[in-house]
Amino acid sequence: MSASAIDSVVSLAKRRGFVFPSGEIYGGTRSAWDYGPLGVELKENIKKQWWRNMVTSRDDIVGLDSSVILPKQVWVASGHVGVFTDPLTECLSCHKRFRADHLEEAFFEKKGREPENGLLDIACPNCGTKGSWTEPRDFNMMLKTYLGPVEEASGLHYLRPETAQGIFVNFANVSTTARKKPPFGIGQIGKSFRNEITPGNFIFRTREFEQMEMEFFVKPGEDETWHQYWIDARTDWYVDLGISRDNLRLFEHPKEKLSHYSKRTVDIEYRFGFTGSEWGELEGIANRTDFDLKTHSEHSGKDLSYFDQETNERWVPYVIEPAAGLTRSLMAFLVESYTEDEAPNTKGGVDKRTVLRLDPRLAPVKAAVLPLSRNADLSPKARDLAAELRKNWNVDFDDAGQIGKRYRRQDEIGTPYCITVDFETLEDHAVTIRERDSMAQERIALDQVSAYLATRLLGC
RNA sequence: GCGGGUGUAGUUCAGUGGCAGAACUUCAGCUUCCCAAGCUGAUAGCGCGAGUUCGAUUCUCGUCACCCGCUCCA
Repeated sequence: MSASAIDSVVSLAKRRGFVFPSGEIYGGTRSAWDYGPLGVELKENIKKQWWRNMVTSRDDIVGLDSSVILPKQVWVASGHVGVFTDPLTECLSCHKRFRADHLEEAFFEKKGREPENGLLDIACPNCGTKGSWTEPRDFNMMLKTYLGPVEEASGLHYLRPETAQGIFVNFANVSTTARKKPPFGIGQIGKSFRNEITPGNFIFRTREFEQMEMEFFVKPGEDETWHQYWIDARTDWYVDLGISRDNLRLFEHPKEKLSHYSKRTVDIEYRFGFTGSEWGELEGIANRTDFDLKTHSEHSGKDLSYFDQETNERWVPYVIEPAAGLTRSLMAFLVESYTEDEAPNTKGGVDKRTVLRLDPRLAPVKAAVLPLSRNADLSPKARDLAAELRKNWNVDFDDAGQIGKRYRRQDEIGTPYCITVDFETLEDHAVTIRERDSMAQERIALDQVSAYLATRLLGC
């Protein structure tokens, strides 16, 4: 997997309508991307698979859709207002950036006294230039907005930097109404916002992004077992949907770098093939301990502990959190499935064939109906078939250009099946179904097409 | 945000201080057409703004976006 593989995928994404730069006709907005007709299908399919796997197929997990905007107090309690706000300063000489408070702490530890003139007394740890700093500026990772008719402090709200807090503040609501007790989980898919200093790598890091998160509440002491369970389960999910195990690896966060809420975090990384480090995080699986429920109990005054009827004990559940980046996995599925084959053509030569070998469950288009010619009333027949199949699946119809070209168009977007209506169809009432990866063809009776696809598109 | 690089059609690339070119794509038509690159035709571009100039896609400045680094993490 080279950097050019990503380039090819980016180019394909633009050319075929998966992803566009946001607001492109006005020059675009940094790090914002729009999902086109095929992109939105792929994205929805990933969500659907996640939701099935994590929520509806399990009796110990329920779903939630909480608000993007939450009261400021939530973010004070969660620690995000404090932890996500950094006073940053920049060395005017070498342009390295540092946290002003860290510089002052380091000075104190070294000299045993406060710097009298603040930053003026401090030399740049990188280049040694003394007192050459920009004015420290507060940099908060959270996006602010003001609710109400007037922009005033009382209307200050933050857009969520993670969907998790919406789950924690609803913990009591959900567990009583859904009548769930630990171990159980709450899953949620939704947008989050972070004012990243450096977004980039296509859709890998963006300021507006979509998460698929699940908070799994367990009895303290059982947390480590469940943590391992979810690390394995989540890895298997990617493999099941077509990611090669060789392109996945686990990354254990060093203890000293853990988030303020975490006891242990393990990332699932994918070999994207970025220049520099070729691995990138898809999902983080954190043991958040009882930090969140405790802090929300303290700040809100509402008891969020659980009373265990069996043992007559009251405890605050520990939380295991698999938090996945939806658009990151979308990019991973694209990179993983992108292949260039060589295929013989009718002229006796060899052509390049671009194929997205997406799992059918993820493919934006499940089948394409292609009349061999526009003549001879093939198109009406084909349109009827397409209309019938659309009751169950997203089906494309294409009668423009030569048949081989249309196959290639579908290969390029990962359509698993092409159904060709030809001149014989008018007599034998059968069509040719051509499979994407093998290019094998089968003759199937018209009234059997739906059943044929149904057995092959299970779970789509 | 800072430093470096880049910016010409949907894509990949030419080119010029004086009317902007190609290939592929897309669209329409032709071709009983089962694995693209046959035929005819059409659509479509100098990222944006200002300056210099008789005239700027070209030179200068600014700005925006993308890529690489610092960073961060889903």
